[in-house]
Amino acid sequence: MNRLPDDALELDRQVCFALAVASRSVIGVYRPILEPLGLTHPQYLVMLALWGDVPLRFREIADMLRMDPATLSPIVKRLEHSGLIERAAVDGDERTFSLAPTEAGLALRERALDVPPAVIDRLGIPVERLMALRDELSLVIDAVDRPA
Amino acid sequence: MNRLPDDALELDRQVCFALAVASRSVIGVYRPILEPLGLTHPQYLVMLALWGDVPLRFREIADMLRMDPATLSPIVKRLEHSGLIERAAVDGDERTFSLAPTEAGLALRERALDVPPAVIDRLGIPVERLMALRDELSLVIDAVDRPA
DNA sequence: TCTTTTTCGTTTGCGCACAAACAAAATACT
DNA sequence: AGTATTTTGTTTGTGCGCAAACGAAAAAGA
Repeated sequence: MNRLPDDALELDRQVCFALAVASRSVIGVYRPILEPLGLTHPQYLVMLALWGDVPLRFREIADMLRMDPATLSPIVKRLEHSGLIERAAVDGDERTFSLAPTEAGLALRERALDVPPAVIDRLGIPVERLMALRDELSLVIDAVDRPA
Repeated sequence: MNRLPDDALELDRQVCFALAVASRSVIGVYRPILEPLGLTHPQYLVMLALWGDVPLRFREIADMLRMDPATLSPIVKRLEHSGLIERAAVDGDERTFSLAPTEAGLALRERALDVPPAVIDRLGIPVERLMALRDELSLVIDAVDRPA
């Protein structure tokens, strides 16, 4: 089996490495497609969340995207500064706030509709295969979430 | 099918998102395991490369790891500063150099042999499933590599 | 040979990821 | 009520990822 040290190191190199490279590669596919929209990939994910459900609290977005608050905070600020989203007070809690797209943010959604087809076309991978990949990745994510 | 804009955006959110989250999650699994070795994940990948094959030129490592030279350059410097690797001149080309583990770098390999089992144990995913995932990810990487 | 182009690694700048330390507000406890 | 604890978002520091501009050396072309 794969108990031999050398083989283990080799497999390790392949798996963790493939995951990291695939992630960077696919994000790299998005980059030129998102660039005209003025969005980075993480910013795109935040907008996707807010295009689907509004309003969302800061904490809710962080949880949905599995993003550290310390990471999300500056991203939200940039999106605000870009005029794509704006924050609103949440009654009864001065600590948090909710977020929603602005007029411009909603308008951007129309242009964003072209993004997924462009990415899928660029990848040239059948949709059902992408869904299988998503399921496979979900297993990994769940495995990590499972308490040690 | 998946031609409807809303569904496309939804699938997009799921796939690109799952890939990014899975990558970060798995690297997060490595973090506490690599921390005692004084390595980050990218640094670990460089060491893996040099534990398998020496000497390697800077450019060769960058190609193997699909890493931008601008990204690899500071990583190499940190590994040098940690005393784990050292550079040697390549005869006939003053621009580049080769890299190889130092004594300490080779010694670290022994401790690194425990890393893959620890990761696999933490994930709790069968090895054959990991290999399947690796193959699936390779397809994605190849798809991106395929010229548009 | 001399010039032009290509290849190399580095540096700078910007954004993201994450740990750690913080400050302020809400909640729980006594 | 008054204190302690928890929750929430921000800030700071370090490292990675990538584009762009750079300087130097090698290779190609004239």
